Amino acid sequence: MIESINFKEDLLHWYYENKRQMPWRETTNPYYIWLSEVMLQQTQVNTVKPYYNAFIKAFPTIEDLSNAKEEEVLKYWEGLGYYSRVRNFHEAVKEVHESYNGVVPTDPTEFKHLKGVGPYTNAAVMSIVHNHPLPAVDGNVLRVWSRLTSNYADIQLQKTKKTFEEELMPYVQTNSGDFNQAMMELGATVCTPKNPICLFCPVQTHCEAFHQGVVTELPVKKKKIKKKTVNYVVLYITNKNGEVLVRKRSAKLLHNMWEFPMFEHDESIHSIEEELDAVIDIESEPEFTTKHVFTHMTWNMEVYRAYTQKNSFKAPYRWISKQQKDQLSFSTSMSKIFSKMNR
DNA sequence: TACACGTGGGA
DNA sequence: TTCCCAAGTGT
Repeated sequence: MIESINFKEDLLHWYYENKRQMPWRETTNPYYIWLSEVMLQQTQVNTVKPYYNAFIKAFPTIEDLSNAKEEEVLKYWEGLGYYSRVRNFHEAVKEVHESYNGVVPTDPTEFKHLKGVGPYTNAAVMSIVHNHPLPAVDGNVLRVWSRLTSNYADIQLQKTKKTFEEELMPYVQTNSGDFNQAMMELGATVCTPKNPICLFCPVQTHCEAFHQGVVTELPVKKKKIKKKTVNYVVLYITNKNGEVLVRKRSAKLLHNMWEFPMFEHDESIHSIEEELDAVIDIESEPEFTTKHVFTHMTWNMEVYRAYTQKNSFKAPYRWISKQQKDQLSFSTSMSKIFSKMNR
């Protein structure tokens, strides 16, 4: 078993000597720490940095964000993915503004009730800001702890996470913020999924998996996701003014993001014109084909140039000039299509 | 409990 | 190319 005192001391000593610079580590503002934790969900540090800097510049205070419109806020998340994060964060911050006098709750039980704040974000923010004794168990910690304790339980099971949280409780009674971040930092830089650098690991002597020579067998993950594939026709429709037809999505996927009109591949021209309520001239051959891969599905897209005489479209459709494209939020797949069509 | 929910990087 | 995975949460 791990010798508790030495393990934590060794880990923290390494952390203080090696911790990477990140913009959110230069502040104690709970709103900024919270924002960083939301942005970091399923997203790597280097990806987050520029988004974080732009976001706090645009919305420096809870009041600024509370007064902003969703459309504007979404623009600062464009390309970052998992867009429900920013909608939930916006809603939660407005709740703090209205119901908590603009002060982020210091009680974990209250903070956890806010939209988008789950067990991880609650523990991370509350430990970093107030050293509340809560273990922040993310993907890094699940991997690191399964190796340190040589635990072959499936880390995707809720039961396993609960067990880990209980086992970690003794280590978060003091300095929980630093301990939680040190565990994650270790997972991100040393105890990596592939080719972990055990040679330079600060807690190698405490690692059960290392002693047993089974580091590469851990962690155990049983489930694998199967992906759906959907084929689409994407129409890049222009008018005589050189404007492009776009529409705002209402689906849950990429909710409220803008896109070029797209239809499932087996849909007829007739039903497409019916949906658009317009006569559309579509080029006979696609301009190009492209693939967009999500975590849970793949879009195969045939992109066609098309033209129409119709002037005005009703919501969710609208014409935009090429300059106006920068004012609306598009998913990455749509931005790539826009670039290719304007080269 | 299982699945939906984005995107980019590394091997 | 293909697969995995990254500071998870909502339903």
